[in-house]
Amino acid sequence: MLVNETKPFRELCRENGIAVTHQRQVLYETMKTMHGHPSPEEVYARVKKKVPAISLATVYKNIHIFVESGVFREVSLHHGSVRVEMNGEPHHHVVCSKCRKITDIGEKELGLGAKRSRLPGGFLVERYAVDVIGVCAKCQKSDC
Amino acid sequence: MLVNETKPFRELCRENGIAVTHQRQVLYETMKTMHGHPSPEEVYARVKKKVPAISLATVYKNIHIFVESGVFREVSLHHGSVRVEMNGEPHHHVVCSKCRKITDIGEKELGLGAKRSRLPGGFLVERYAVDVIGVCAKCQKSDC
DNA sequence: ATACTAAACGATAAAAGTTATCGTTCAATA
DNA sequence: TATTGAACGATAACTTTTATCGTTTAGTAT
Repeated sequence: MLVNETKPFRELCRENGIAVTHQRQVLYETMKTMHGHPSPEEVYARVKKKVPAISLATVYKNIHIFVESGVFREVSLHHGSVRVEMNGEPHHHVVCSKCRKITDIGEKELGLGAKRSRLPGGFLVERYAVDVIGVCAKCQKSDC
Repeated sequence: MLVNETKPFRELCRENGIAVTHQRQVLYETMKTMHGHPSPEEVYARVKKKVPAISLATVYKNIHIFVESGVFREVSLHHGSVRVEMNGEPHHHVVCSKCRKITDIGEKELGLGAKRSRLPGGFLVERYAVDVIGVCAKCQKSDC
């Protein structure tokens, strides 16, 4: 679940058992005004205008807390490091949101619907890459 | 060494205008035996068994060359750094394989087919995250 | 309101991943 | 076989992220 726009910040914090600090609140409100997929550095630069003494570490720590709390979502659950695909067959990925394990699922096995070859704006489609995100059997058991 | 074994790789190199070096060939053949989504470090560890003097830099450089040549594919075209999603609406991503720009596309606008709530193996699906990969209008023009 | 404690903070060192530099070696070609 | 640009190895540098640690602050219990 993503941000409930109407929910006050204090409530969000109480629900997630985190303290309402000045830095955290300004960070949250700053992030809500941003668009796209900003990096921690970009968020840091923006929030520094309002709280000049804030530390980059605080930005990182709070972004993680927000993501863990479900206040914000990560753009991608894939590895941060460069990874190469060894499976030559057309396939997609199954990603566990708990343990972050990524496994392959065949294009056919996934059975996705119709695809487009063009998108509005003149984007020429080469392929679709689907992540099926959820909880793997192991993590359902171990409640990790 | 046998001529037959080296022939396909030699062809691959000639097609892409790169030299057939011992390191490159062993790297390629090692990678072809691997599964999943190995990191450069993992590839390095494996190839070192056959060419102990190989450098990690060589592994990185050649992985890039292989990816550029289309010999191998990157698992994800997303940012290497942590990114947070500012769009609260259900949406997917349109990714240009040339300039790597990532833009949002609404769930509805993408119009994807039926989704599953369970996968074989007991995986519990939360959501689908789709990357529509291709070439953006700008890169089609500028031939970048 | 005050004191106490755990959480959060800022500064910064360290770690992890990747890229750049540079002198040496080697593959392609002529 | 000689030449030359590409590729190599070693390693420094850089980027991104995490860990450490002393200080400050929010939540709460008095």
